[in-house]
Amino acid sequence: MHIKPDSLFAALAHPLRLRAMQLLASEHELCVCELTHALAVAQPTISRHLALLREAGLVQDRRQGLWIYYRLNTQLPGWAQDAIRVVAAGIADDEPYARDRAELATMPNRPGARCCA
Amino acid sequence: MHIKPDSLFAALAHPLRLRAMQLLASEHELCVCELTHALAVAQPTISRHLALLREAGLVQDRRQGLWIYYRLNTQLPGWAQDAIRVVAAGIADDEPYARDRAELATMPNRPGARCCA
DNA sequence: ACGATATATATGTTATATCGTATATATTGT
DNA sequence: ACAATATATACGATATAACATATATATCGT
Repeated sequence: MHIKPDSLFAALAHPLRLRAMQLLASEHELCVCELTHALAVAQPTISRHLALLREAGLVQDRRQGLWIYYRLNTQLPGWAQDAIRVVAAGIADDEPYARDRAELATMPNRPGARCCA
Repeated sequence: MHIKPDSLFAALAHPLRLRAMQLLASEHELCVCELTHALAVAQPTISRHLALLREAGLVQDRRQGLWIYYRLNTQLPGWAQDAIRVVAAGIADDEPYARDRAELATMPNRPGARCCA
């Protein structure tokens, strides 16, 4: 898995994409509707940004029934994963990232794939 | 020193700016003419990108006579410095970053401020 | 086959970033 | 004060990214 560093940074440079990455870093796997709820954006908006993250190689997706689950791409080079983790840990308690996690926790009827991951 | 993470990433998202940051991570202090030589770009080009890095808070500058020296901003939050270092170490031997360091080493008449830093 | 749900993509528009070139500013030596 | 050097900024043109909205695709249950 090869990724150009400036492409990695470009993918992380958008506020909404960074918020999505922070949620994925804390939750390991989320479907689009969960991200839509937690980030309070229109579905096509998050879908387009997730597609960009996928094409940049930052996330992987898998379909399960109607839902498509996204997670951080485990095949990224070590330095890229380390950078993402370092930043995630460093800003986790800042806004809006902490609030996004709280919003996610309030979501009713989350599709539960977490039990068998 | 506060910096928005997405602003940090936006600053690093440009190939030329990332190359400049890599050089600064390896050399600690460089003047504009050294960066111009090592990166083989026009002077206004690198100057404009350095201004952007400065305004984003990633680098500091100081004037010494005719020369203006740039270095990584030591007042960045820890997670930001860590992320920069992690990436720098991870890609240091890749191209074009390794070649940029080699080009810098070939530059004649480098203004020597390094002796008293 | 049909309707419902979840997600993805296409389209037209607008804002932002970048570029090449020209010019301005600052400092030093004479 | 003037010339020379190093660096910064301004300007106009072009490319790229983002947005809102509309529409398409995929899967499941009946």
